[in-house]
Amino acid sequence: MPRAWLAASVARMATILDVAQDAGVSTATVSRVFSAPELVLEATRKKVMEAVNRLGYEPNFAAKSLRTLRTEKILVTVPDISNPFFSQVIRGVEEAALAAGYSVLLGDTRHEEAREEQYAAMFRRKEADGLIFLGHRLPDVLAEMVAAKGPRTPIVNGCEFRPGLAVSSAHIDNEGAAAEVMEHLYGLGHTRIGVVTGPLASPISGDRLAGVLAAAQRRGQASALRMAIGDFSIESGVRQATELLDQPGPPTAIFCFSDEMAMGAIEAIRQRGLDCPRDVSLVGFDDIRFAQYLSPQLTTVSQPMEQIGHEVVRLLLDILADRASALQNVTLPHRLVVRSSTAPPPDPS
Amino acid sequence: MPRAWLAASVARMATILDVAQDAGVSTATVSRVFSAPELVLEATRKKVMEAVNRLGYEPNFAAKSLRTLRTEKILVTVPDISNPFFSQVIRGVEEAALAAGYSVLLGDTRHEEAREEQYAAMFRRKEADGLIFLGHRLPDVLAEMVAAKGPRTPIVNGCEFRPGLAVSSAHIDNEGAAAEVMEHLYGLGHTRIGVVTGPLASPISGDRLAGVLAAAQRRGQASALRMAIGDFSIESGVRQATELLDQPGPPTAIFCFSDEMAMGAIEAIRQRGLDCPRDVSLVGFDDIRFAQYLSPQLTTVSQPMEQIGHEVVRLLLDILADRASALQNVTLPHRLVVRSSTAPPPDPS
DNA sequence: CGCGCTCATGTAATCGAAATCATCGATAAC
DNA sequence: GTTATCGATGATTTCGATTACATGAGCGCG
Repeated sequence: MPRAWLAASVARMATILDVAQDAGVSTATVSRVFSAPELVLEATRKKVMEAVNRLGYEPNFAAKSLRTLRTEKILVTVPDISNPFFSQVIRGVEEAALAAGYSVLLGDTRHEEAREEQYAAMFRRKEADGLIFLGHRLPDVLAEMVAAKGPRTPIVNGCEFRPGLAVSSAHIDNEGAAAEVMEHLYGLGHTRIGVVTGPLASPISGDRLAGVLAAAQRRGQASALRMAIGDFSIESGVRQATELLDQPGPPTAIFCFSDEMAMGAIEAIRQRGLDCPRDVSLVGFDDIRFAQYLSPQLTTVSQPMEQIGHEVVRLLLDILADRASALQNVTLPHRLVVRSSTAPPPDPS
Repeated sequence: MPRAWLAASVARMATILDVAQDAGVSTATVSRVFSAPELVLEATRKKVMEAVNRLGYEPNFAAKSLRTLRTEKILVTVPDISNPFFSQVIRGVEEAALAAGYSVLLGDTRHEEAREEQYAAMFRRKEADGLIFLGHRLPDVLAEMVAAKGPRTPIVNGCEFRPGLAVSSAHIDNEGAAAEVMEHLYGLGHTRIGVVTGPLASPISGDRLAGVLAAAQRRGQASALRMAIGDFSIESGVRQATELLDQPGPPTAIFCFSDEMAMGAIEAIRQRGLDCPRDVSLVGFDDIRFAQYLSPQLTTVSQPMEQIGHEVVRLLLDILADRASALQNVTLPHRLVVRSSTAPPPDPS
């Protein structure tokens, strides 16, 4: 027996035909045992299952997929998988997908358009039944697809809601949450407040900024705001917070649009020899798992990350199952979690 | 024109036959344009590409996969995607995979065997060409597969090396690293050292524990060790560190087998009204991105997480390309990063 | 001038399962 | 008692690409 053949025979998986012959039925019956067992006699079903176990048969996925035009996969693209916020959302996605019999194809776009395009092509090639994108950009080819097929296109967004993109989405009320943060700070007596935003291209930043401005205007404090533009990373938090602190008449409170930037801000405050919250109050955003273990424990806006993941999968499944005729933009509840990084400003300055 | 038909016609993607007819060639030629362009005349290639663009053709993935028996996908299972250590490794995996034309199927097993089995079945169903598992368990069906096919089985492990599992792997020298940590602490003058391990079922814990014990014995301090078994989570860090601190003759230094548990230990130390590092020194493991931004900045063992991801993909690609006849267990370099969470013990007790 | 060779391309089998349609025995309806 | 009906199963086509093999034109060389 030639070696190659031996190797091949070891590697070769039993096919539906093998099972059919072993069980003395047709391939159609074997297929039915899996996809519509109620159509087949109990005795036959048992006979088939015995053959299946005997041969260790597993249906070949590609063949099934070719015939049904379904992959049972969801492609999830995310700007940065190593960001705990996103990895938590993905956890929710993965869980909901698995429960519905889908598996997750992960795409880390690293904020790069080229990678986004790559994954868009994958989706067009039908390597996944649906696409969930957690970033804010939708590649052109997909935008065209959405324009052509309308709300039944199996593409949904998580976290970033932009009205222009005609896709369903799940997210929190970013504007409202940001306004609450400002109210909290104003309530403590702060007036000189610094804000470290994310990239302004992202609706998440835009919405939160709108909330900040609205709250400031209501208080007549808009002119006392200080802005700095970060990119959600720890390092940018250090950088932008330092810049704010070094201005004349520095802020007594800093609001960062992510917990990671807030971690950076803690470091910046420390480097300047200041104390948080005594000299400078600090608020983050997201409530990642680590926020409550920082020193000081971080006041932040809690987002229901896993729930966003679940919801976004639900929206997608609705589209795939041909329920859901109109767009749905689901707003999930957030919560301002006050911990020990916020306090009244040092003294009436 | 019935609506259903209209919808279908919109959704229908061009097939290779459509392209062939549009370009006036055979399907074989179209296929060659993609998979072996050097075999086709430049003029023909252009003609075909025009048709491709005109029709917006993308090769159907399932059909290709059925014929070639390859999926160009790598299944990666991970015990907990929201753990920054793993998400960083995955980042490396994703990057290396994408560069090699593979995409990543993500499986978050949540430390549950049932989910591991589910993903094992996926792999057997040939939904991926290879499997990378970052946990320490390999489901039985896959162990059998490894036993049958030997080192050419496209399964590799990341982080957890267990000699019994006959699969290639990439990891650091956990034993050596743990010994270095102990040397560092002994060098500072500590003798009463507490250790918070991970689950003992994991080789990672076993190896590190071996390093701890070896170093302690060399110093003749084995009997002064205090052990507590955690599960790598923040919460278990709080719990186990608290337990250690509450013992009579509490440790002056605690070594946690993960940075997350060290974060928990910081909290425990704080709750007991102690100061780190003045009263208790603390060492973590992994050097996740946040370690250097904690207060105090965490002394820890830096693991090359993305590099582990790259390496593990390389090992897998070697197997898939039929290079690699023997098992490879790659040890990557680690580094003890001394920051401000370690200091000499309070006073000669 | 014809043989063989190369190069470009076409023809058709193939991958493995799903789904449509056909079959056939048994049962119910009239 | 004949005919719809139904339930279980088999035969066959189909999904869309890849690829081994076939074909045929063009060319060099003796």
